[in-house]
Amino acid sequence: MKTQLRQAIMAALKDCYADGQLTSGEIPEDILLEIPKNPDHGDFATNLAMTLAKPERKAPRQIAELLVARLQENPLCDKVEIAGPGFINFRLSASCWYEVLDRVMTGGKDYGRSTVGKGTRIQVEFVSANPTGPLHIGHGRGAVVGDALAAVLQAAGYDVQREYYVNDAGNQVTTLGRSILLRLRELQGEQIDFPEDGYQAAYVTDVARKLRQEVGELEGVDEAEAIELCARFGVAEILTWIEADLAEFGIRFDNWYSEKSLYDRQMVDQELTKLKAKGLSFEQDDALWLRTTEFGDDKDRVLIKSDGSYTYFASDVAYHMEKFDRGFDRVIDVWGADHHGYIPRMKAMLAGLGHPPEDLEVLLIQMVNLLRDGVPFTMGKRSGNFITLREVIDEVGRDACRFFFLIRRCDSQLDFDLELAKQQSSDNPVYYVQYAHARVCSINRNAEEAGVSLPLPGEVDYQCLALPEELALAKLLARFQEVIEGAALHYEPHRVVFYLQDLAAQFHSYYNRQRVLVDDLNTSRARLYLVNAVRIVLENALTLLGVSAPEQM
RNA sequence: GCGCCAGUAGCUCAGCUGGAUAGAGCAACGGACUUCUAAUCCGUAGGCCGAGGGUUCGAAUCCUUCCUGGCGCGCCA
Repeated sequence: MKTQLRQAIMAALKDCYADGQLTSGEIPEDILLEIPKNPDHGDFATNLAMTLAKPERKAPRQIAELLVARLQENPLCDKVEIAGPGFINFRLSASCWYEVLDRVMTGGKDYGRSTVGKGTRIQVEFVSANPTGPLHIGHGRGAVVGDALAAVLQAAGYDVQREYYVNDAGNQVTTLGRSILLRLRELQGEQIDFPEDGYQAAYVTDVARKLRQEVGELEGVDEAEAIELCARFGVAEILTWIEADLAEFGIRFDNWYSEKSLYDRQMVDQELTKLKAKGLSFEQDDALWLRTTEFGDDKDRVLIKSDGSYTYFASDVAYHMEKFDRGFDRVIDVWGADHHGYIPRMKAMLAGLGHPPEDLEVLLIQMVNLLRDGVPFTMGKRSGNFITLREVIDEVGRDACRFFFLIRRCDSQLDFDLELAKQQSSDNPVYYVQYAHARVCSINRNAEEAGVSLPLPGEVDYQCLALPEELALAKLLARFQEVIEGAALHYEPHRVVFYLQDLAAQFHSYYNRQRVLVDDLNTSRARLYLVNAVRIVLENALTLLGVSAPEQM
């Protein structure tokens, strides 16, 4: 719809140049077409005449008049007017909007999909929580945002892979192994003085118990070897929990990528060698440093510590280079906002190794403040006082939980009150949207009973859909694809949420004002067609967000 | 001290690439169920868009200084 109009405007502009009415020859790359807030200003408005005023040295309204004279004839347009300082307002003919309904009905589940992504290969890496404990609520937001973003990108025509980076190398894994081993000995009756810096939480004992059953007592095994064994067992076990929790949340990854495998394949050393060859690394104080300051970082960063072990950053260098080697055109990392200080060194590393830093996009997810009855509580994995994601899903429900995490722009903080989320279940916005869907389904059941059949595209008597609110609904449905594209281009899945709430609101309003099934059969069928188009878009949007579209509530 | 994010109605937040009279939900107040599901709808009220300066036809949006809150600033991950 918008692109058709844009083409028409472009043609009119070129005609003006061809006739010598306009002389600058200025062709804008993109003609801004926006939907005015005030419906009196028509369906679309452009500021083209104003932007041309300067190069043309003519008054905006004068330019607008030339364009309008040519556009008025266009069958697409019902009315074209000049307004205010030089806006051109377009009112499209009603038939344009009715065609939208046909597109929705014939498109079905595919309606709203777009090809703007042009098959660009893009990887979304998210969650990537350390496999040293179950997922907690803080991971939930990143999980949902990453998943919805990936879905939105797919719908917009990108070739998307969802990946989880498993940090199965490094200190935290050794700590896990030691913690499990100590709990194991405890189970065997030993008196253990459990260290402060171990993982305190009860699940460690659960893992130890399972290990004892499946592997045995580890008597006579060398200490270091025992820790390693416990660590491997623990990581594998905890990963199954994580995977199950994510599955419960409706999230599936295409790939689980092991950090340890980078070391096993010498990938880290290879990348470090490349950096050295480029003269980007140097030795100082017995450590190996990357000269990230050369690419805008505050200070240089350590790759290999003076004790010979690698930093997390070192494996991240290898990991991210390998992502591009795998053929991704663009890579998105979804991180907690507390890691933002890490971005400059990552971009610096990419620049150093010859990649445009823009190919890596880091999406920062702001903190979730977890409350219960308005009282915040702090979480620490080590203190053992944390609420798992699983508990929250069980308590609040998957749909409400996902919707809640998506309802805000991800760069603003989110207060999540468990009691409130439960209590609110009756006026939680997710139910509002789902209810709209269920209502259409209910109408469908009644229609079937009354023998009113859903028209096929082309059989609809559009004369029966002349009410302003009916036209308004069609216009809103027409915007869906654009919403998806915007959400994908800007990495903002919350846009889909706001659109859904809009659509549900307009539907509920219509439902209360007008009966769908009335005495006149043609009207009933036409309205049935309209509300089912709404239903399809509601379902498609909910599906993108991973929220169910119930037929009954 | 430096950096990142935020500051919009009483509360929680939208506001697309700078556009015309800044929006929604909750809370408050007043209405609508013999009618396809009232988990809904309709109406009223509510604003120095944190503050100052700048850019231009036009700023909540861009630049700059300052204020407030959160988070970072390790040879931790």
